[in-house]
Amino acid sequence: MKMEKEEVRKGPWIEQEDVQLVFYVNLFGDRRWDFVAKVSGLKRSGKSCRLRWVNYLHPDLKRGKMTPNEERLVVELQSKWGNRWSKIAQKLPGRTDNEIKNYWRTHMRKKAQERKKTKKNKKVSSSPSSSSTSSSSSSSFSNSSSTPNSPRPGDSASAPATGIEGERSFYDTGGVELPTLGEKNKTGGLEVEVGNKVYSMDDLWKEFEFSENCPLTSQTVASPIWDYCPTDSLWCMSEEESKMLMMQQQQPFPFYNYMIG
DNA sequence: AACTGAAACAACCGCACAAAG
DNA sequence: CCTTTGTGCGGTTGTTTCAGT
Repeated sequence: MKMEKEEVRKGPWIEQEDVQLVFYVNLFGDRRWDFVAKVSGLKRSGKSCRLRWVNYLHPDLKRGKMTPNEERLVVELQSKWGNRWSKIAQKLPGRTDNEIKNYWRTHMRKKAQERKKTKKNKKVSSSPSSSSTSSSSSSSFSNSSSTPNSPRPGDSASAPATGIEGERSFYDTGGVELPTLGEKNKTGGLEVEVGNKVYSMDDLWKEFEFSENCPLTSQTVASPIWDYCPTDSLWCMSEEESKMLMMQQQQPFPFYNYMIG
């Protein structure tokens, strides 16, 4: 698929983009990123959309500081597996590989500094007891060079985002799964194929109303954007409400244009 | 109160792999 | 088969926030 040479937005996401992305991910699922990017009218690459979703907008994300327990796990698993962040992230529900990676970086820095300090101290006085604060993680410290970045063996093992065979990835919202989503219906009709069923857009809108089954409402929602979405999340609104909201956007969701246009 | 350095967070980039055509 | 395309991963960099002086 040749990407049209439209200018691609980069840099920080604005709130409206987030809302838009969440909207479309819940509509089409979190698989076809290129499609989602296009259909949503966001001037972002599919890649960028995925990243934003996975690292920031996903409803299952935990936010806030790592707990000591998590910290310990990260250190432990890192020493076991090296920098296989996505694999490590699988063991830390609600945490992303990016988050863990970032944590590790600062953790390493800290450690390096502590080491320097203790070396100096040892030189000065042989008394031990460097009262390192976060020493919980201490001994198992290993930097990436000491834990060779084990090459990704065909990486089916580390096709982690999809998880271990059969398992659904943590990142997988289970959004409407569209294995054979027929992109824009060739006939121009408003139909979408889901599995071996064909849904009309009306159906999709109904699907959209599924507030009861809405997996999102029952979850603790952590991402800021979910706070933004009035009382109930966008996808749990009635059809009318959601349409209204779209109208309010300075830039109406181009989805209609795409599907209809 | 202003400044500075460190830590935390967010995003991009390049590469590798798998699936589809 | 080969090429193209989409996706995921790890590394890296840029930005924001926080704490200490």
